[in-house]
Amino acid sequence: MPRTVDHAQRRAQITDGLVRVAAREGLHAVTMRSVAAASGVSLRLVQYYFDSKAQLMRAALERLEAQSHARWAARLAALAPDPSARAVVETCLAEALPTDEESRAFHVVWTAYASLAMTDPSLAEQPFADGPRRLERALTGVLERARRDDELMAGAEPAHEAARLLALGHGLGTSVLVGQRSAGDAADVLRYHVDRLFTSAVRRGARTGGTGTSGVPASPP
Amino acid sequence: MPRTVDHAQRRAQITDGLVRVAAREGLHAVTMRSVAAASGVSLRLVQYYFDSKAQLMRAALERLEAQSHARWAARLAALAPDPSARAVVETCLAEALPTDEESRAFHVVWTAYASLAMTDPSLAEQPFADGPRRLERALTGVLERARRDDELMAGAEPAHEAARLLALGHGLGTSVLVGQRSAGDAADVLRYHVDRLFTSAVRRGARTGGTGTSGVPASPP
DNA sequence: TTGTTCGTGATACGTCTGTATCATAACGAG
DNA sequence: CTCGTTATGATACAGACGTATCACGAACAA
Repeated sequence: MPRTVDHAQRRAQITDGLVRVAAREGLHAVTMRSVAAASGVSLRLVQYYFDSKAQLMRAALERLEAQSHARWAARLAALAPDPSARAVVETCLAEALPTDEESRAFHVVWTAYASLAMTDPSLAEQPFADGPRRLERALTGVLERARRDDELMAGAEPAHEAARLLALGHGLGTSVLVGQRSAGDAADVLRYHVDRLFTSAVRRGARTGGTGTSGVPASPP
Repeated sequence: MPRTVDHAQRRAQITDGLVRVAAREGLHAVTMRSVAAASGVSLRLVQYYFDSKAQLMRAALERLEAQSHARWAARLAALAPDPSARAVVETCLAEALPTDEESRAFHVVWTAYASLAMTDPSLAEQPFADGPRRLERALTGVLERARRDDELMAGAEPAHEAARLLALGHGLGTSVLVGQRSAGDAADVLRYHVDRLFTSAVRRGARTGGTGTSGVPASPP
């Protein structure tokens, strides 16, 4: 074989260019040429690594999902061993808010893809329906254990609470993206919500019981 | 003047065509030609009533907003005179969920516009930031009066609760749009939330006190 | 009736898009 | 060294897009 270049890296370089274009000018400004320019390669190269624009778009979405999952897993891993349910919940929701510019870029592009998926079922039923469903199930598990440990407010139902948390996180994130409120204000509302979900006892550093497994899947979809 | 046609009606006919196209194939499929075909007129007519595509897009967004406000006002007007705060809140949130096909179409297109607005500030800061802000203020007013009447759970802060309600409504609506959950499930979560916001007394048909004004603005933005 | 303006149609133009084609440089196997 | 596969560049092509232009019918004012 002749000189070999790391294909995966090249593909990542190009999809990252796509994300930059989409974050700055919107997903409608993503063309084979604009992506090539943004990633510093020629149009031909984009064609070489992605047979069609549809493939390129799908690859970029998959990369976004993988990156998001990586950030999320890293935050969970940075937690103290055997973390409290409240810590896990807050960690899961911390990624939902666009706090810095990089996070904002991610959410802008992700939202644009979600909007696309609403009229194009072929494009990613998995990331937008399956992904959140799995996350919601995982959160439900965490909350069920929290309830057994008496960390939850009376009358809280884990499944409904998980749905509420995720929907609230998404809704607040969107409100920040459109400029309705600041990320700080959104974080306040989120804290207000979590304060009313858990018993007001001081945050304990570790749970008192449990199976040892965190209940949150560690591998990407 | 020669034979006169109702310009406003023609413009409405065309923007409605745009919304149909956008709801079925996405906002990226909206072209001067596709809109013309969907509204049963010639390309030239679309150009005649809208000088540019940007104007057409803005007009369609304004019509969407006006229609949404009309539906919302109609629901409020259909309520019993001097309605309970809970009834007002539930009415405001009922529109947030895409329950039927028409509502789904509206939300799909609205979301696509919101996604556009994130990278194109010129397009509508008002509908996406100002509008929700005003709605949130109005809801806050309703909740403040409800608190005075002891209809709210202990410790509820009207401003935070209003933000929570709106964010939750939007988040749940989006989860329905992407197929993550059914509209019925979303309504269950919403009811779960409202049940925990108001005191669990049976819903009263009318408030006991108040100024007489509903606290909700009656005219469009 | 005549004329001027509004409303409508058909069609053309330049640009940008996704994709395809031709050509060639780099590099390892034989 | 030579050859064939891999990687990259320059350019071409057909279609769709937004917009502009030319042309004609329809209706009221004079």
